[in-house]
Amino acid sequence: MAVSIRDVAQRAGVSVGTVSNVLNRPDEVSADSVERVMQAIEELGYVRNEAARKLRAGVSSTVGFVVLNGQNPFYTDVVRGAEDEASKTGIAILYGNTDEDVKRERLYLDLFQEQQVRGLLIAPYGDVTPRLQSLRAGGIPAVLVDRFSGDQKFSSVSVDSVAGGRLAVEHLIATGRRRIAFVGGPFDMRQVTDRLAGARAAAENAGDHVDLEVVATSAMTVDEGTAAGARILARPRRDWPDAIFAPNDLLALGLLQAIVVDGRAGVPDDIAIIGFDDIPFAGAAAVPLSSIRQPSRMIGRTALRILMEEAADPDSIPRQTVFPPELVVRASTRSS
Amino acid sequence: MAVSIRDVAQRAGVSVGTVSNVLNRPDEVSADSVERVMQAIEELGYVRNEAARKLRAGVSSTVGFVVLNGQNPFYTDVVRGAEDEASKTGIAILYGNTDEDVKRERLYLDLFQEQQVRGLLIAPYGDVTPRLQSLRAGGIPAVLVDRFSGDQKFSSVSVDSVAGGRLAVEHLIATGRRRIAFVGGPFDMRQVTDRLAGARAAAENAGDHVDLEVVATSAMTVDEGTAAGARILARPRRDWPDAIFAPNDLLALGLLQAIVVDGRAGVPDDIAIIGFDDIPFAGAAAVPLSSIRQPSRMIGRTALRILMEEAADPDSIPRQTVFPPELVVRASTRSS
DNA sequence: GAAAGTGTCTGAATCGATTCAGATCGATTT
DNA sequence: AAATCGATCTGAATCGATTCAGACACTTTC
Repeated sequence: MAVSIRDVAQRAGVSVGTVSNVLNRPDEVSADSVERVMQAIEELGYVRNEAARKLRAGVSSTVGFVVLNGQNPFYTDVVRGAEDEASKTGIAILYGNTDEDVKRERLYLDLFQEQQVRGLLIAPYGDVTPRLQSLRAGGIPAVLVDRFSGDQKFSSVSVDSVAGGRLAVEHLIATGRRRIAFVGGPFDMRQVTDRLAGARAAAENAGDHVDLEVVATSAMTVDEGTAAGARILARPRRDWPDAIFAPNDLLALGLLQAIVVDGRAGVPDDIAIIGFDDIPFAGAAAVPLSSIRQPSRMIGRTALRILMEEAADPDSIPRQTVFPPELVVRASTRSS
Repeated sequence: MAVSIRDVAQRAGVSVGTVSNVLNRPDEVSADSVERVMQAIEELGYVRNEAARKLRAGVSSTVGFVVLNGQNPFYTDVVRGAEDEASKTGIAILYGNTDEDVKRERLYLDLFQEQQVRGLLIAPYGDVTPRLQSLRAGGIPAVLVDRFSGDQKFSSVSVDSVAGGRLAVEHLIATGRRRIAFVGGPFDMRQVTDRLAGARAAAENAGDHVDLEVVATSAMTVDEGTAAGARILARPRRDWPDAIFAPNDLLALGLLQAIVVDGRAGVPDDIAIIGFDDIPFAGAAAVPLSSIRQPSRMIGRTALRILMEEAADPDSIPRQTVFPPELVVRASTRSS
C-alpha cells in the first residue's frame, strides 16, 4: 500500500542501506546516488515511516507539551514559541491540556510515555516530580515551563514571579495607592504564592502606611475574577481597596469587568488594577489593563531548545532559566 | 534498557503472544494468565511501545489537528473539545498552528503524514483539498473544522456561517439600526464571505432603508480591529455607522476598544457592535460583547468522533455536520 | 472410542527504517 | 605488482508489538 524504502531502493537501483544513508547522512553518499534516490522519492511520493524509524533508531521526533490551562492565552503563546522552534527541526508537538486536573495530568504523562516522546515540556499543576523522574530514568527528559524548579531537579524556564509581584505592587505604591488587594488562588499553585510573596515584599518595604490584603479565589479564570470583584464591591465603600493586583490577566480582566459594569467605582480613579502575563487581550480591554509581561513566546522557544539539548545529552545538568518580568503600564493604573 | 513485552512474558512465564493478547483481547485469555501478566507489567513498569505497535498493526493512536489561528480562543475551545473525545480512547493530539500561513500549513501536513497520524482535523486556510485527497488516498482521512466542505469531498463540522451572519444583522435591524458596517477580511477566507453573505441577505430582506457597507481588514485580529475602528472614527461623524458586525470576536473586541477609548461615540448608544464565535472574553469586555455563538467544544468533539469513524471505515461517505449558530445578546447591542 | 469442537497458548513471521560488518573498486603508496 | 586506503555500497540483523497457523489438553457428541 504505502511506498516503503524498499520500493525507493528498487526504483533508484540501489540498496535500502543507501537510501537510508541518503536520508540521514547524504554526505557519505555519492552525488550521483543522492540524485537518483531523490528522484525516485519524488516520483513515488515516498514519505518516511516515523514509526519504523522511531522503533529502530530509538529517536522520536515528537515532544509532548502538557499545559495546565490551555484556555489561558498566555500558554497559547508559549506553545506557539515552542512550535516555532520545533518546526525548524521537524519536531511535532503532542499537546495536552490538563485544565488544572491531576487526573488529566497523569493521563497525558502516560499517553506521552507510550508515544515515546523525545521529551516533555510541562507547565505542571500537581506534584509531578516523582513521575518526571521515572520518565527521565526511562530516557524521557522534561523541562518545566512557567515554573521554577525549586529543587533544581529539572531544567526550567520561567519568569521571576517574585520579582514580578514586587514590580506590580511597587508600581501601585509609586502611583499613590495604599490599600492594595491581592486577588488570587488557589494557594497551592506556585505562581500564586510567588507573586504574592513579591507583593508582600514590596508592601513591607514601603513601610506601615501600605496595606496588603489577600482575597482568595478558587481558580485563575475570568469568572472567578468577576465573582471576586462582586464580593469586594459588596463591602461598605470605605473597605474597598484602592488597587488590586491579580496574579494573572484572566482574573484581572474579570475583576475589571465587574468593577466597570457595577459603575460605582472608576478604574483607575477609584480602584487601579494590574494583572500578570500581559496576554493580548490585556491591551484590548475597554480600560486597557496594566500587567506584568512575560516573554511568552521566548519562554516556549527556550524551553524547547533546552529540552532538545537534554534529549541529546541525558547527563546534562538541569539549569534554571529565569527571565525578568517587565512592567507594562496602561490606563488601568495610570495615576489619577 | 526499556522493558519490552518479552521481559513481561518471561516474568509471567507465558509467551509474548499471550502478553499481547492480554493487552489487546483479554477475553480470549484465561483469567489466571491475565492476572499473572498484569502483575508482571506492574512489577516491571512496562509501557507499551507505540512505535512498534504502530509499525506492525498499522494503526496509529495520534491524530493531527491543524488550526489556522491558535491565538483565537475559539480554536482553543475546539481543540479542547477534540481532546475530551480523544483522551477517552487513548488518542493523543498532534497540534499545529499555521497562523494563516500557507507554508506552515503545508509543513504541518507533511509532518503529520510522516507521523502517520490516524487522521487529520483541519481548520484550513489555503486550498488544501488536493493535498488532503492524496493523504486520504494514503489512508489518512481528514475532517474539516469550522469550514463547510462545499464540494462535499470531505466530512466537515461547522456552524452555518450564512445563517449566523443573517442572525447578527437581523438582530441589529430589529434593535433599530440602519447603517450597518461589516468589518472583516481577508475575503479569501470562507468564514468571512459566508458571514458577509448572511449579513447581506438580512439587509436586503429588510428593504431599502437599511444600508450595509463593507470595511475590509487584512486579518481577523484584535489589532486589525482597533485599526479599522480608528479608520471609521476618522470619518466625519455623519458617516459613522450606527452598528458594526464583525465576523469574529477578536475583530469585534478591537473595534469595541477603539471606539470606547476614543470616547466620542458610545457603545451601544451610538454604535452597536456584534461579533462572532462568542469567545470567553466576549462576555468579559467592559461593554460585554454581543456575539453569535458557535458550540466550539461540541464542534471539536464531533469532528474527532467523525474522524475516528472514517478512519475505521475508509469508504464511508463524507458528511457535513452543521450546527445552528445562536445569538447571544449582551450590552454592546442592547437597544438604546 | 473416534471425531469434532472449545478454550488456551505458543512462537515464528512480519511491519519499515536503521545500522554496521563486510564487499567492491579505483587510487595511492611502497 | 602487491599492499594499503578511502570512498561507496550492500544486505542481513535488529528494534518491539502483533498476528496467525498450528499445538495441546479437555469436553462433548455420536
